Amino acid sequence: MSLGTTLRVTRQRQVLLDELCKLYTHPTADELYQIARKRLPRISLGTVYRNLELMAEHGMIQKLEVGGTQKRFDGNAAPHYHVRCLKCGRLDDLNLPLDLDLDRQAGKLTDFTILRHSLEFTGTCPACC
Amino acid sequence: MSLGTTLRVTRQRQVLLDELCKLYTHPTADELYQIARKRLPRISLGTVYRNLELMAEHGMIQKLEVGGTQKRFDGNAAPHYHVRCLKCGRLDDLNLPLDLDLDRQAGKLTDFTILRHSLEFTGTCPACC
DNA sequence: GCACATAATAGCAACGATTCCTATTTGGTT
DNA sequence: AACCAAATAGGAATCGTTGCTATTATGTGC
Repeated sequence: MSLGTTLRVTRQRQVLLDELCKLYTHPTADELYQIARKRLPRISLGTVYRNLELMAEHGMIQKLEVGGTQKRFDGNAAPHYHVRCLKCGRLDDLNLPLDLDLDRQAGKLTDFTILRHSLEFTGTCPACC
Repeated sequence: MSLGTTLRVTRQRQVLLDELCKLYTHPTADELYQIARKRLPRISLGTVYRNLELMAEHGMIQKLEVGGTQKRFDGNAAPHYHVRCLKCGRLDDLNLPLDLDLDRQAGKLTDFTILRHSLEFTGTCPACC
C-alpha cells in the first residue's frame, strides 16, 4: 500500500480513528485495541497495528517515538510537543509554540537535510511527584 | 545496586566504557557487544545490557531514547541534541547550544515538574539523501 | 598474601512489543 | 450479481531486552 492509494473505509479503521481522536492520552496500540474491542469484539491486535501504521503514513494521525518501551499514537496529526512522567509514563500535550526556526538552525550545523524535530520534556506529573 | 554504591572495576566494565567513549556513532547494545567481543570473546550480551544500564544510572554515560526500535548509548554524558536519518538510522550529535530556558517555559504551561528535555531532529543524511 | 562476603559474570530461558503469514472476508467497481 | 484487490482474524514468528542461577572475581580486613 503506497501513499498514493486511498485507504478503504472499513469498520475497523473507522472505529480506531474515531476512538483515537476522542482521546488525549496518546494510547499505545494495545490500549487502543482494548478500547476498540468494546465496539468490535473480534478485531485483532494485528489489525490495530497495521491500521495505526497506515494512518500515520497517510498523515491522518501521528506515531510518537518517545521514551518508554511502547510506541504511542496521537489523533492530532499537527506537530506539537509533549511532557512525559518518568514515574508513571503519562504523556501530555504541551501548549508550547512550535519553533520552526530550530530546523533552520540545525540545518546550518549539519550535512543532513532536516525535515522536522521532536521535543519531549521529562519530569514528574502532579500525581507522582 | 543503588546509586550510592560504587561500581566495582571489572574488565568487562572497563572495556565497554572504553569502547563506547571512543565512538561517536551512538551504538546499540548489540553493536557494542560485537565490538567488545573482539577484546573479551566470552562476554555475554546480558552483561552488556546490565552495565550500560548501570553506567547510565550513575551518570557515566547516556541512554538515548530516540526513534527506532533499539535503544542507543552515548559515551558523552553531557546533555546535547541529535539528528537521525530516516532512511539508514544514522544518529549524529548536533552542535546546537542546549536551551535550558525551554524547561522553564514548559514548566509554566504544565503541572509537571520538568527535569530535562530531549530534542531530536529528523531528516536524511548526505549518504541517503 | 589469604580468606571472606558479596557483586558481577556467562549462559540461557523467558518475556513483551511488534511484525509476519495465510486462509477467509469485505469494499469498491463494473 | 460478479469480480478483484485490499483488508481481516488468528496465530506463529521475530527481535530487543530482562530475568534467572550456578559460578567467578573484586575489594576489604586481617
